[in-house]
Amino acid sequence: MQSAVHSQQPAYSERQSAVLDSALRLLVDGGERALTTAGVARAANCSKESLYKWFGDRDGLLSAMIGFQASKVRTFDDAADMLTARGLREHLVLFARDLLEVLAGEVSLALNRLAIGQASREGSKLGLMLQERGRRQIGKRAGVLLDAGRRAGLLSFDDGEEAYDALYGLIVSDLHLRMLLGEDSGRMARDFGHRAERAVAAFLRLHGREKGSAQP
Amino acid sequence: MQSAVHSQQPAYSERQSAVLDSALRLLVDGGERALTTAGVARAANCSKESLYKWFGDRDGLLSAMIGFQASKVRTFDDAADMLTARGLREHLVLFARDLLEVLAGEVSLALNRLAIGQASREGSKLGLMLQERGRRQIGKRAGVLLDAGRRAGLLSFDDGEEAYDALYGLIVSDLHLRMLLGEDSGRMARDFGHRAERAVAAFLRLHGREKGSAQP
DNA sequence: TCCAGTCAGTACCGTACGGTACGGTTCGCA
DNA sequence: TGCGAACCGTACCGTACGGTACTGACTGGA
Repeated sequence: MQSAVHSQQPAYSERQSAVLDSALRLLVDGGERALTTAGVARAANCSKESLYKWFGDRDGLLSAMIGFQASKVRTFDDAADMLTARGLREHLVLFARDLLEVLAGEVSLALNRLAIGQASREGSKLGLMLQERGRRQIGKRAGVLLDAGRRAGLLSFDDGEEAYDALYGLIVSDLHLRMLLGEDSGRMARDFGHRAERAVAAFLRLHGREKGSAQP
Repeated sequence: MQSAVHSQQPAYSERQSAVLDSALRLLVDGGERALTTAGVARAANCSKESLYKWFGDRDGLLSAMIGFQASKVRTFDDAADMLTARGLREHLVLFARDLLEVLAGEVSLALNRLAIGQASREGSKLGLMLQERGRRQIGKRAGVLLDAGRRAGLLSFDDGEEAYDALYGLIVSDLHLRMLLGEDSGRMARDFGHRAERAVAAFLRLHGREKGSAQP
């Protein structure tokens, strides 16, 4: 538990990244029970002693895995130079699909399960970390999108946070939790396109100012 | 794993219910790691042998805990004899507050964490069970409410499932996940009233037919 | 009064995991 | 060539847990 939470730069060497990759693979395949120090060492062809030298602790390894994965799925801030209602709608749908696909990713699901399992334990920090790296990051992307839409006179809302909350809820609903509980994520992934369109249409009926923006 | 999933009746004796209560308390206080067979036996003043006789297995104990808790929080089907827009709105707000408070309950959170932790393991069944007993039950209550609203000409939607999905998303958004990740549920519980009102207002703007129903 | 069933309490066993220590090997560098 | 650092592989230790077996106490019925 010596790793700083505010470590902004990855600071992981090539070898350590490979180890973290192996660890993530192991976690995805077998859940937390399969993520033993001996198992990670064996899968990554390294020694347990090196694991403890690099990450200090098992919790340090878990934190490193979250930080590592978050640094890999960096959300790109897509262009905010659109002005038409159609452009905004398309960007929102794209955001919705990206969000759903990120949440349905097997690594994301495994890490969320891991953090939730550790949440009861005191000093979890993993949950906060996952939220800071995950939700806050992707929420920032949505924030600039919504703000740009409002500046362009296409959206109307008072509190950006509340508007994003509604957008997120319409897109995801309880789907994330159902996937975390074990429902087949691949089966419902085929519906993501339709779901994204539907959620964005509803959101625009709530906060859109353009009259024709609600109907496709 | 011999307990039938479709066990409709509780079928737990007084003594066993007390044991399950102790186990739930233990789970809430210390998380899954505290839920050892020896710990349950000690907390409930019973022997481990009795535990294995009654529940067969540790998984059997977990399943019994979920079933037991679900049987305790039976959702009441509130009256569907309202016709006015105001009545529907009030019932929806009541439903939203109940939903939020159930989800924020410490026992609910602990059981969800438990089921999610077991979800990676094959043959979890706990996640499916939790969903069947939880979401499906409370979803039924919302279903009759929405159908009654539509029959009264107050709501307009094609697919009841989609409408409920939107309602659920607007109410909960990612709040459930954040609580599962360890965010202080007590602190955000003070906002449930406001949140319920806001979500229902948005839902009525989406699916309400009465012109004045959107604004409080 | 005896008997059978139930249950609490406890001791026990096998296993698995986190963490540490040690020998042997490779690699960079002077 | 010699040296030291990093590291792999493995053996080891203490602990904790799931599950089983055994003993003694209590209870209700014949």
